[in-house]
Amino acid sequence: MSTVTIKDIARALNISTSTVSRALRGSYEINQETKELVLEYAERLNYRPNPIALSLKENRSRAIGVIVPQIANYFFSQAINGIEAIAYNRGYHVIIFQSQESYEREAANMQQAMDRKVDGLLISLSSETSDVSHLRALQEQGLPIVQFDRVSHELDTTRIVADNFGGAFAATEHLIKAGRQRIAHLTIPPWLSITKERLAGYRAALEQYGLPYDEALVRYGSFGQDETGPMVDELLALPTPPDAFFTASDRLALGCLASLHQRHIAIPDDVSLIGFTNLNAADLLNPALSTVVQPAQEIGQVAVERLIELIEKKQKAAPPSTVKIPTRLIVRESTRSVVHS
Amino acid sequence: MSTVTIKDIARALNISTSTVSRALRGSYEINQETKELVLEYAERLNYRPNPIALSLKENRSRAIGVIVPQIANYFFSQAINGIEAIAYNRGYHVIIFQSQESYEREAANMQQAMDRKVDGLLISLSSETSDVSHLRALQEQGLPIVQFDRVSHELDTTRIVADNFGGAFAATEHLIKAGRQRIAHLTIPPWLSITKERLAGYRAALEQYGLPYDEALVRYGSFGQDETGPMVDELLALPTPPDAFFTASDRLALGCLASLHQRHIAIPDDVSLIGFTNLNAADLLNPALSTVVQPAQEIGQVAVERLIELIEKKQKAAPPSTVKIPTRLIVRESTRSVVHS
DNA sequence: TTTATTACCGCAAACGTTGCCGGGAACGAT
DNA sequence: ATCGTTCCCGGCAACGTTTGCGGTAATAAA
Repeated sequence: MSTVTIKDIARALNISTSTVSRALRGSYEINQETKELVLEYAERLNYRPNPIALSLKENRSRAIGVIVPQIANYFFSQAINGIEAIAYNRGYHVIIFQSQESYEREAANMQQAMDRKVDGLLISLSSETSDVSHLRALQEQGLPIVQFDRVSHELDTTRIVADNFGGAFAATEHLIKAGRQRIAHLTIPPWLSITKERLAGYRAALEQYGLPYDEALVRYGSFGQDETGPMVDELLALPTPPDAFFTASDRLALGCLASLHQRHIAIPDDVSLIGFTNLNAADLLNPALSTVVQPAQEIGQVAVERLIELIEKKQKAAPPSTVKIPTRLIVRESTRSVVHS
Repeated sequence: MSTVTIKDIARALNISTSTVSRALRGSYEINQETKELVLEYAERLNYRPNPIALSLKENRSRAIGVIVPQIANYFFSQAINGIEAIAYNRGYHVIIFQSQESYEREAANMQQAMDRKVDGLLISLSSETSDVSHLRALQEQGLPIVQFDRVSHELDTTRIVADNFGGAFAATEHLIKAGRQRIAHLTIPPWLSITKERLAGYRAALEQYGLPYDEALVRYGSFGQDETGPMVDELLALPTPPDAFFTASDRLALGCLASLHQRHIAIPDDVSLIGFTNLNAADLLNPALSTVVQPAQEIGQVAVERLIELIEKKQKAAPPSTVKIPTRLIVRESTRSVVHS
């Protein structure tokens, strides 16, 4: 009802809509007096330009779409905070989509985003996504895209990721230095970029310290229900069971911790545990959990900065590149070194 | 570029846009053959109606706005999941706004939501918000609004909340039955509805069991940085310090736990601790944390259902009412009863 | 054969905004 | 007196879609 339009102002002031429009954006070809008249009246009626009309006309929305697997995840919600902070400063609105780790929903989200005419897209792939042709299609249509965290290398975009290799290397090295020899790696679907990088870091550390790489110690989970129980059981049933667990996600770390508790395995006495997580309560767990933390907020910030750069200098923006943000190793009780008697 | 419009179809098929429009929505006054022709062609070109044009024309968006203090919070992100699940089924898009616990940002969010012509608003108030006149203004302009979780009783809308009184009563009662006598209550800003209700539940339980209510045992925090340290110190310095802590939020529970750890206070031996939280790792904390859990997802679902009802049956919808969703008490190690020698 | 009915379809306006084009008034220069 | 400028403003189209109204042709009823 009460939304006041440019027409209302024009009618009330007995001038044309074009004049009002120009006055509002301070065009030089409008009389100073008229401008002030319009500005004042618009202010008084609390006029707000209709962004929908604008979008329709200009075929853009001053909004960027963010597609993440889920927001009920500390990493992603932190990343979104980083994104929003920057985006709002630069005059962009942020529209959040959750793929819920489903390829189908992800594709639908992208369609939605396109329908809503987002000016650019920030995406972290769902765990189901291995085919990125739909993304490539959008990109070829000229939509600026930046990938972050879970990225695909089959898509030539700017990518912002944590230093997964370095983080995994540091975690593994830390375990080795604490005297562990059989380090299990519980990780996420193998086709994800972050999985490969973390696995590579893990292997590199083993190699550097002369430990063998044993495929039997590496287990891949999904993001679905808790599957850590069986995984832990299998690992413990090995001829020479692991003396340390290095997990690649929040959920796996918590699941692993719970499973070990249930089986009355003492941490860090029997086995050591370290996660690649963004849990904000890691130091309050039982035992306090050593982790490799990723600077989620910073990743979001850098990603959106690059995206906006892409949107605004469309033609001559910096070429796609991959930015690695350093991770940080935090050592806590769960990886305390134990004197073997 | 490639977005295909109704005009393109019309031109290609040599018919008018009106015919295409009507064919697409299956109007009875279009020849069956023509319909099929249009449908098939539209399908082939992957035609998608432009929601922006629709919004402009119909002055609505088939979107509902959700304003929450922050999404980096398990309760709210779960609630949003509940909201989205229902909303999408009913053909509504969800736009998420974060007030970041700031009154100003909340107001800006509301303005944004209005500008974007949301069909309805779901809101959980920021902790800074005590004046709701801006919300009332929107409501009086005919915007359907449903409040959830942190609600104001100065605004006559449907409200969906957890049974805060019951939950707090149960938690307090549980502590008392476990032998605690001096129960401190660390809570959030006093003007929030949930604060009052929880405090009331706490008092009611004390009263029922004949324990005195001591104001010195009740401390109010904000949602800002961790202030639990000083609060805990003050409480412990009391002539007769508390033997139990009942906290009203995730953050307070964790902060309290950390503070107690730092001060080498044993839980539950020295003091007992129970939270009103939605932490998904509560059972993995040290010690496992007893909590009153709120069914966040269900709250979101019920809220959005009511909102959609309001949107669609605008005139004769059910009158505003307050719906209480039951909470659940989960007893864990942190409130184990200790035999006093 | 005329009239009424039916089945189909196109025109144009509208939603709010911007930008191109054009045009009138006032003024200075020739 | 004519021309060129400058300053200010309005008309109109367009973005994609829906919808009321009108219109044509064919068919059925009289």
